[in-house]
Amino acid sequence: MGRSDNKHNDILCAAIREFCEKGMMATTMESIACRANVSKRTLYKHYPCKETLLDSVVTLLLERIEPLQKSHYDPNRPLLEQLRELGNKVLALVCDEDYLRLSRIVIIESMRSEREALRLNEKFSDCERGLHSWFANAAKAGALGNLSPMVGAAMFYGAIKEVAYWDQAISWKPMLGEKEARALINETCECFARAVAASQA
Amino acid sequence: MGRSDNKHNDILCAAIREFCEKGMMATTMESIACRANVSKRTLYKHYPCKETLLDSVVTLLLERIEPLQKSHYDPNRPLLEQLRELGNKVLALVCDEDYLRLSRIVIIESMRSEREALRLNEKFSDCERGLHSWFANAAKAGALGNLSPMVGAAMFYGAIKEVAYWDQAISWKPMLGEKEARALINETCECFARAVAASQA
DNA sequence: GATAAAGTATACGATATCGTGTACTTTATT
DNA sequence: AATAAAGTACACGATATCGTATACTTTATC
Repeated sequence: MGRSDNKHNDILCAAIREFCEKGMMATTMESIACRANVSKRTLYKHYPCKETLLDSVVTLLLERIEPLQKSHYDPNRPLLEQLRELGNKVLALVCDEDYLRLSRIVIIESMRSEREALRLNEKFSDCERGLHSWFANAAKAGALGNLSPMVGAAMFYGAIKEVAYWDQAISWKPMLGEKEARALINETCECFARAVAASQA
Repeated sequence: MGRSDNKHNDILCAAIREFCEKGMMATTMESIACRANVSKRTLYKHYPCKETLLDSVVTLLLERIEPLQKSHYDPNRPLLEQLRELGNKVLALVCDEDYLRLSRIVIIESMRSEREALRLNEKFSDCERGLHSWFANAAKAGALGNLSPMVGAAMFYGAIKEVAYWDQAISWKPMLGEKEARALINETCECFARAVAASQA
């Protein structure tokens, strides 16, 4: 690993920290360079502008979260058990400090401009794609009764995110405690399973 | 209505449009003044800074949305009927162009800084308070079975917002069509009602 | 230890925006 | 028509940030 690679890495780390702490627009190229112990000129040699740097940061942080994406519906396991697993996965994703910080940046940029939304959200929504496919497959296997996978997923994710994510991301409430989190997942899963069972009867 | 009041009104209208079109930070005092056909000096006489102006804009726009806040649980009417009504109310709120634009601004500012979140979100979350109280009262009356009002509200709102709001606010998807909207409300309400009924049996 | 690649320090020019100061003009009121 | 309040035009000074140019220094490699 040459000197250049080292600097490059330092820059990325500094950029992550700066972006997460101050958000995209409040972060200056100068402050990133400073934090990375790198001259501004070097920074600009590695990244021609802030946008490019943000893209790299988003990509990098998404990799950390990637393991959470995979979820496969298994017709041979009880629904409630799988729901619990899924719920815990969503919760883990959404309660991850990295995810919270990163998603704030992405959401702000996406809401600010449609162009940015297209560029960033594409990568970002991959996070949820795996989780959505579980519902699609469960529905295909007839495990959701007459409930459509779209509404099913919306109710399930929506509930968890409403309590465990948006309140933190927007209102800066403290992260859900262990006990509250468990209660949320339990109740959501049970309620959901009951609704499905009732629609199948 | 004196000349001053007229100008004041022009400023507010211009500020609403500018903020909604460009968001808080991309909007300059100059552009607001220009759009209001007012000199910058006059603008500063009415509002000492951008933040103050934003507060007024938020307050003003919230008043338009206020009617949507009131929802009262009625123990003598069927649950499903009330749920439908509630769902349509949420949908109407969330599909309102003013609400979409305003909420974008508020959310961006809230996510950007905890201080702003405290200042703005307080006013803003009133929107949902009335809707939340419905669930609290329904639960108190025993109409939700063993489902907690918090999780109930989260599932119900969460589902609708997930599909009818966040996709628009973040990913700039088109507003839900008449037909899709009706399907969403129907399915959500029925699913919810089934879950409640099953838990009461 | 010479050479080239990479990095640094520093100072630019170009913008953009903020909020204010000043002297002049319009409007309403008596 | 005189007076005062409100508004205007315009030009500041103060910052802040961008991205680049230039001349010097460090580091790796032969």
